[in-house]
Amino acid sequence: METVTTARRLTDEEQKTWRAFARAARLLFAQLERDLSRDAGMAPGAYEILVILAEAPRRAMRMSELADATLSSPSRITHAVERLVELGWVERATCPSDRRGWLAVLTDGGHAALVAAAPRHAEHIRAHLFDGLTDDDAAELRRLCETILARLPGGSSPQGGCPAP
Amino acid sequence: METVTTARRLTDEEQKTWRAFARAARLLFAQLERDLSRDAGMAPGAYEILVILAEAPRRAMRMSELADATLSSPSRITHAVERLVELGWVERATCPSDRRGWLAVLTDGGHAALVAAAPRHAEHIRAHLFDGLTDDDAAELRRLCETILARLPGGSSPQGGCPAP
DNA sequence: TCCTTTCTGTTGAGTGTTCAACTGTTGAGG
DNA sequence: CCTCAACAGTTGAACACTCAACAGAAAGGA
Repeated sequence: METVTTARRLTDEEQKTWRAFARAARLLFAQLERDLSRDAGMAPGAYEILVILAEAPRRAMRMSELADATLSSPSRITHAVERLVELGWVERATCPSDRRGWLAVLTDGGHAALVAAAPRHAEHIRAHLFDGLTDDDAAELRRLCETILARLPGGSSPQGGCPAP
Repeated sequence: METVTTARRLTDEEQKTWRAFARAARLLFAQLERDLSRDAGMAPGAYEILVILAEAPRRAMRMSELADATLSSPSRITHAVERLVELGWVERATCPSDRRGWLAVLTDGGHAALVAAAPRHAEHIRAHLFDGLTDDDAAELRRLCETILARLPGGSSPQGGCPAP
């Protein structure tokens, strides 16, 4: 079992690239979560769910779609939506076409909370990410991230799902 | 309070760039954590701590240094090291120069676990990240991430700390 | 020396996520 | 129809992280 014939360690360059990527992403996420918590009192992950619901057709989405869109497990979505329901930001509705399913629906209050939080959040993303990059840098970053996504399981863009019935 | 005079929403381009970056990073981290859990039975975050200890001078590091290096809170490090101690991968030692401090020391067993896990982990990073990028892409990715890091609080590289006394 | 402030790290409660087991529903095959 | 595998979602316990409160040690005066 110790045949390491094909074991390719990372080169120094790769090592540094990987660590810079991991560190930048984690610091950026942590900073934005702190900002959201401080400015809007939002628990981690809540903002993302609200955004996705706000962009959905009738501000409604099935639990499983929501799980896919937020890259999280069904269980996490169940618990997270439960907390949002308690805040009055989301309601639940039965799914008309499938009695197994449930819809999470953004309430007016939830929409208001999102609208209130969005401008500062955008400012923070600018301040921490885009203000340090030229337009060409940002375009290049997008290209690289989409290249990475293309090879990752589950990396296709959210709307690349089932064809309409 | 609704004076939105300076509120700059993200452009569509920025929106897509940010989402691609966030999605790529989160998918990549999640995938690598799953790989580590499956291949080496390691809890999330354990690998990182072992690597940092292995690279430290006498395989030892103070709790606060470890917290800084792993971008985590003192509390998290206390709990995480406690778990590693229970696994026999880390030992604790008193700090000779400061009686408040504690050292976390990588054991031989911990080093062996790291060495056993490292090749596959490297393969996974290659498979999920570098195999889809050209050398120029990787260099560009590194440059962009280091640019982002430079503007982020705490973004300086780990060894950029206090001058030796 | 004594007092105060700051630093280092721990503790435990509260919160969020994961994992495996579970309920009820659907849809395909016989 | 009936059966049964796959699906959609929930549940609760185990686990991990966060946050505020805390204890001990160091550092800097008065």
